[in-house]
Amino acid sequence: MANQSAKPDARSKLLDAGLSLIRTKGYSATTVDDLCAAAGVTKGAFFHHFKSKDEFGVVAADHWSQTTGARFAHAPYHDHADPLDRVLGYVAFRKALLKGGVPEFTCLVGTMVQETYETSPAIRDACDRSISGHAETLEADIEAAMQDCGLSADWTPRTLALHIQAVLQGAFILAKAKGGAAIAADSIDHLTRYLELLFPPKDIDHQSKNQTRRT
Amino acid sequence: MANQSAKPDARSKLLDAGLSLIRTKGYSATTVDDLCAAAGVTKGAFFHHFKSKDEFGVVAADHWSQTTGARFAHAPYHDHADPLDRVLGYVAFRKALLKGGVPEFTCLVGTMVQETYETSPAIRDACDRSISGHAETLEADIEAAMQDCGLSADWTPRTLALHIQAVLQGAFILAKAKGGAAIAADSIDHLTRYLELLFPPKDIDHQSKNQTRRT
DNA sequence: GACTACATACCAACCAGTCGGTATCAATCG
DNA sequence: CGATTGATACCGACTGGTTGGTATGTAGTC
Repeated sequence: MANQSAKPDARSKLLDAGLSLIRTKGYSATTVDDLCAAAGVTKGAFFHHFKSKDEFGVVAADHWSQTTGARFAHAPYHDHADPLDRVLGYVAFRKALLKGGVPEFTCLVGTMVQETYETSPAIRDACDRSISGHAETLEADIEAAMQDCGLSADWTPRTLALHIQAVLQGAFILAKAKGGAAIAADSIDHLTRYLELLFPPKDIDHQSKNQTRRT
Repeated sequence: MANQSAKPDARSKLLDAGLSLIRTKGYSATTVDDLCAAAGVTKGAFFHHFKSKDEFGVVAADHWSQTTGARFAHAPYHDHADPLDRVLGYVAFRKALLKGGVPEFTCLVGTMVQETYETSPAIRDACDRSISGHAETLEADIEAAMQDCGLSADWTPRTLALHIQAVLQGAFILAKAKGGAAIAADSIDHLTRYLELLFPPKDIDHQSKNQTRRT
């Protein structure tokens, strides 16, 4: 089932080609022939592994969740002792990922859900699982940071975690519109500033508004 | 040239149909036949007014800029005397627009640029014009609010105006993934909170340090 | 010999775009 | 005044290439 690194089979070649093609051209504009050509396989292979293009979209979204999930699970921001530093480290990590061409750092499921949310419930659900599942990995740290700061807020860790995802998705749209990552980095800076303002510095007991920035 | 309310011609019927269809199904999945059927005209009329589907996309983006621009130009948030209140009023206005079905409150150009940024530079530029032009309408108020608060920041009014657009675009993606506006409203609330934290109450000669929120 | 993993050939529907034609109106001219 | 011209707006049948999907074949493996 799981394919070892040695010989990539048609299925995983198609999925990897899909991640790249769909992020570049969108889901609808990516044809099955495009996918097969990019993967170096034939149409017979495609419909052997996926019973329709829509099912491929669902599997591609799940594949995206797995590959990106693994990347974030091993990222260094988890090493910080302080939960707030882990959250800020996550955002800094996302900013550091803004390298290369726009199709290389943008999000598959954010792109795909825009086109399919009304026409393909299965793909929409898969994209929701991907975004929401990823956001959930931040909730525990956000909650711990709230407790550390003694915050009793009228918002929940869940909405802040999803807000962080919203800023990232919106930053990707700006990057696409402007043809570069610079404006996305600016927007992520604003997000970092929000988090720093939201969680007042705790370590110094009641010292006034000293603006020491973490990293 | 400009068409009066009495008899909508094929061109404007096609553009209005495009705003609705593209927001629902995306640009690539919206066919010329779809547009003609929704507008109640024939293909001959379409290619009489637009020399290609891509040109239609460009004109549709410009049409979107005009119709939404008019709506915001006359919105009540401009009436506030305080520039920060105008900015916060803008964001509150955007939140209040989250009514009806998802295709009705989401953004045409944000959807379209995701699919076309690599394949159609003309459409991408039109979408950029729309987003950036709209963001510019906020810059003067942001700059005035910065001066009122005596802020000397390491960010510019332009990046904050675009960050606001990024949050809105990202909120739309979340709404599409989750099938409802609720999560988008939560994200806009976080944006409002950021603005309130960013601009400290300036009340020295107006009022005491009252924490009343400007709606 | 059954099963998996592909490849090849093919199809009906659909796609953007074309083309010849018609309806309407305003300006021009005898 | 009526006839002619020309420009604009629109119609709808048509086309050639493309689309997602299928039917059938085959090489390797248990």
